[in-house]
Amino acid sequence: MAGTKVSTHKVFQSVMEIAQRRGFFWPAARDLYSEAPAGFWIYGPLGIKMKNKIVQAWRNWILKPEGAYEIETPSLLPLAIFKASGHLEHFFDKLVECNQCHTRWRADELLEDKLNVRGIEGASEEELKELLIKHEVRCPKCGAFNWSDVRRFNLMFLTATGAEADEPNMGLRPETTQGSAVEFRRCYMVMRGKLPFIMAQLGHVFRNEISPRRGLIRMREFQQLEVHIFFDPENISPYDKKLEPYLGYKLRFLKLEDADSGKIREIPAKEALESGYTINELITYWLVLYQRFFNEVLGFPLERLRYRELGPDERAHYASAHWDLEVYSEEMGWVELVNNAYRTDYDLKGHSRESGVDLTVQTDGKKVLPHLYEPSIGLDRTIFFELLISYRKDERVWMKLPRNLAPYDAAVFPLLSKEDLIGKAREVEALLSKDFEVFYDEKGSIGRRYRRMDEIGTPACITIDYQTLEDDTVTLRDRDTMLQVRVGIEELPKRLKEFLSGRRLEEIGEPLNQNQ
RNA sequence: GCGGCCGUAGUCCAGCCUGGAUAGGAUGGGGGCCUCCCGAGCCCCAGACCCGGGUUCAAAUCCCGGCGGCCGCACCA
Repeated sequence: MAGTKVSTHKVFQSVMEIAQRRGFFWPAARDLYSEAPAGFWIYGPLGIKMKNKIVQAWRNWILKPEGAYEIETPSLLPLAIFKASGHLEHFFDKLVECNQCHTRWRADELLEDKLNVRGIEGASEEELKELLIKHEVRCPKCGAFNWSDVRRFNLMFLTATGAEADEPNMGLRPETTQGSAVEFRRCYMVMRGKLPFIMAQLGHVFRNEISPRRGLIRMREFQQLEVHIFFDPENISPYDKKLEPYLGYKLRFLKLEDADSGKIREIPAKEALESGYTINELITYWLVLYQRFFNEVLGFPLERLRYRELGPDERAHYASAHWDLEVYSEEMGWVELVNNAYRTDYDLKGHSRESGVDLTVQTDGKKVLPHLYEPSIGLDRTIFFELLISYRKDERVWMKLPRNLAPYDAAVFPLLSKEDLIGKAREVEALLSKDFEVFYDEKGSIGRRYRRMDEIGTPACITIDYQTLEDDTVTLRDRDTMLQVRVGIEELPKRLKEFLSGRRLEEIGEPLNQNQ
């Protein structure tokens, strides 16, 4: 990609360093308690501003136009929900490791294959080990008969409500989806919904990762931006119409068959749909929408984006089709930022079975158990990748963040720390603060203040100089080019807004030619 | 979780091997002086041996454990 070549590891390190030094995010509680476990991060003042802007973009660009109903559900839910969702079964593997080749196996599956029976999963860890030895089960891979102890692999955080509960009866959700599935019926009713019916959640989720690593990429508590589209698979209208303008739009796929070569195919939506690859118009439309969102709104270049198709072995237990929207960086390779799963009626069916409540809805004069398509954004990873992709190092260190996503919209500086300039600068700050995120500073040399703003990606710097005192104009500096134009104070809010929404500096005024 | 390497101010590094007095530098940070536009200069200030145990008269230094980081394997619904 463009920009100075920096060794790959360095960029990751530099971004992490800036993030912690300038206040985007850092490891939670570590400063005071060195034993604080990994995988938990706090967002500092800058990180929160950036996060809020990304969430706002998602609400404005996806939820509102698509008519999604955003809700908020608890993080802690009764285990019955996770029984219905299949998470209990898939989160509590009892694993045994071959001491020779270090391959791990599910102990119950080894025994079921060997003994050709079902229903061993209820056995304890000790019983499983004994059974493995008693029946001389060998490692299917290397043939060794040398097992580790059977260990429980518990990927959900469990706890108990009520003073007297001694067995866990609740768990921290590993995805927000179950909240939407459980509340679907009432939400549909109170909103007088019809299919397709779209719900959305921003929420924290929890996974007890074995080894959290790589900063915000693998966390134990993280945030998802999820959209839950409930629909009748027999009738996906109005998505046939909605997709029409985008039939020529090229989706970027890494198909299962190209997994080895890594060859990305640019497939027009029409072709993806008609070949049956993207199943129906609804799913195709949402694949287009999210690729566009990441490209056009979050600013990831198309060549850095791809939908990687997951094979049957890789897919979640609930998914019949599954693409990861991945983003590429030189440092991290391809990393999944959005999980796009066609969950069919798996979730509603499970909850209907577990609760005994009929979750079918009336549509087109028939009863339908809706299917679910779910694009789920990993918010923390997205924030991290914005920084990673934006990082630049030339004579400056700076962040080429999309202008609308930078923590601060603009900085206001008096050129020198003189009373008359400071007074005027404070006026300008007050004028802009109503509509923008503004940073004010009067300390140190002007160059140093500019560079600090460059480092956190602030797109515009506004400087009050002696000419301001004469004619009420200020300079507006473009982060990317370091060029400046003079703008009258009374039209500054309007001009700044134009600039932030993408207008080039040259279209706002004649660039001054005062820096080299 | 396994193996390898590693852990000193916010950051980067020296000191560790060969134990010894006030742990040194750069950068960053705060304050001030100066300064009419890009990390300038000068002065002042604050700031660290990951945690716990052991050996020793004495531990940043040697040993053990924990926690954390990087790389690889595994895991990643």
